Amino acid sequence: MSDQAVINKRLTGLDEILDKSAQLMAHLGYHGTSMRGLAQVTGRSLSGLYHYFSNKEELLFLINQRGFTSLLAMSGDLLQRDLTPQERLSGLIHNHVTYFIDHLSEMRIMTSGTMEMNEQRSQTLWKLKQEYTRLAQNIVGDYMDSQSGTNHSAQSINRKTYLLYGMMNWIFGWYSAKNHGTAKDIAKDIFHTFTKGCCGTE
Amino acid sequence: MSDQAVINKRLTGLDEILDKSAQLMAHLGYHGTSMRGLAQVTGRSLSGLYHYFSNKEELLFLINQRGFTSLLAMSGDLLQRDLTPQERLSGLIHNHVTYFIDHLSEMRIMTSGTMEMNEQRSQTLWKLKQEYTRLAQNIVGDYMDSQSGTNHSAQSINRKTYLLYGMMNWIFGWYSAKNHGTAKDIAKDIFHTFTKGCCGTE
DNA sequence: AAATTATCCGAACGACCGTTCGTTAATTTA
DNA sequence: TAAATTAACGAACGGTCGTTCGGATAATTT
Repeated sequence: MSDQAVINKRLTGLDEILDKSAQLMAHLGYHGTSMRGLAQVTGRSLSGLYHYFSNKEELLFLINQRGFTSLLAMSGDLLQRDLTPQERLSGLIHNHVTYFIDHLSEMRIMTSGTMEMNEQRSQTLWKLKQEYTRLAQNIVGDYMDSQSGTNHSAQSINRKTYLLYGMMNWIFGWYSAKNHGTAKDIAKDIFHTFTKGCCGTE
Repeated sequence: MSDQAVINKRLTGLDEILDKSAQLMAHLGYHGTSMRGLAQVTGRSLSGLYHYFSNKEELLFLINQRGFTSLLAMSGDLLQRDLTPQERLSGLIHNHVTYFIDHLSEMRIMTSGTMEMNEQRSQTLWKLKQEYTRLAQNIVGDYMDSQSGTNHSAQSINRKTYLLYGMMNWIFGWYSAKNHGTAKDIAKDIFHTFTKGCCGTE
């Protein structure tokens, strides 16, 4: 693939379909999006779509799988690298927020709850989500323990991790690039609020 | 209505329909929920439903309107009452989280983003949401100013308010009464995290 | 007891749904 | 170039969708 194609995000084949489908589905919801609508926005015929996936449910699965895999690829090595707990937490938040803002539609679908699905598919996604959650819980737990010297309970760490998830994943409810700055700005704000509170000092 | 009816939540008519519809819609999504499914879960015939609302879209509107009106009724007087900024913030969080956990299905629908709707209806909901958001922004802003002595920018206050929203509204993604305690516990945790950070001291 | 109103229903309508089928065009491989 | 594989298509299928309509039953008022 040429560099030009990469730069312009002129994706082809399945990747292009997943991207454009995610945009429409983020707007209309999974059930509200018809195969005919997907055919239109992808510039293909209705039946032509079925060359790339076997049915609508698999399309939803592929969007989710691609997204969670990418998220994990960004942050999966944070625990291995030689970083302080604070740098790890900051890195996790930065990676997540950056990916979120660069893939708003996709993330909207990924965070819109569990959809009824083929057993094997939902298990695959469940494992990906769990792997990512465990990573976050480890990073949050290490940070909290390193800050206070004592060990926090698993339940406490999990709850705090969910609160962090909330701050990050609620972005789609309000974010607009024009009014709220770059991903880096948001990530800084979330890191600061999560570690020091809404008006904590540096 | 008898006390017994109130205690048992044995609602009748429209209220019962809105409750049971919200439960099904929270599970399947708006478009994924059929009028026939709603008829079944409400114990009515398909055509009998149309006695209570004129179409499916109005049902969605009524669920949202009832929810946001209730939310506002809980916290609308926090600014008038003689409270400290801290008590106001704590009260807002407690009210929101309590209502959220007591009406998980309804809140799931209310927070699932803007749905295409009749102009007047969407404007009515938009005003309710804005009124509630403004209340939260005022409470958060007053608290922040009172803590640091200085005045924070509107943009900074708004961003922090959205982060607080995120922590509260993400509850449906993980909360279960068995594992995560009462609404009061969650509210305390959110208040503490938002004001002091994830391992801030009292 | 009659009249009026509020609830509720079965049956049907046209529109749209996801999916399949047989076939053709384009591209790659031999 | 010929064969094989990939990509794309129009047309059609059975089913489900939201909604409507005329009429039945129950509740309330007169």
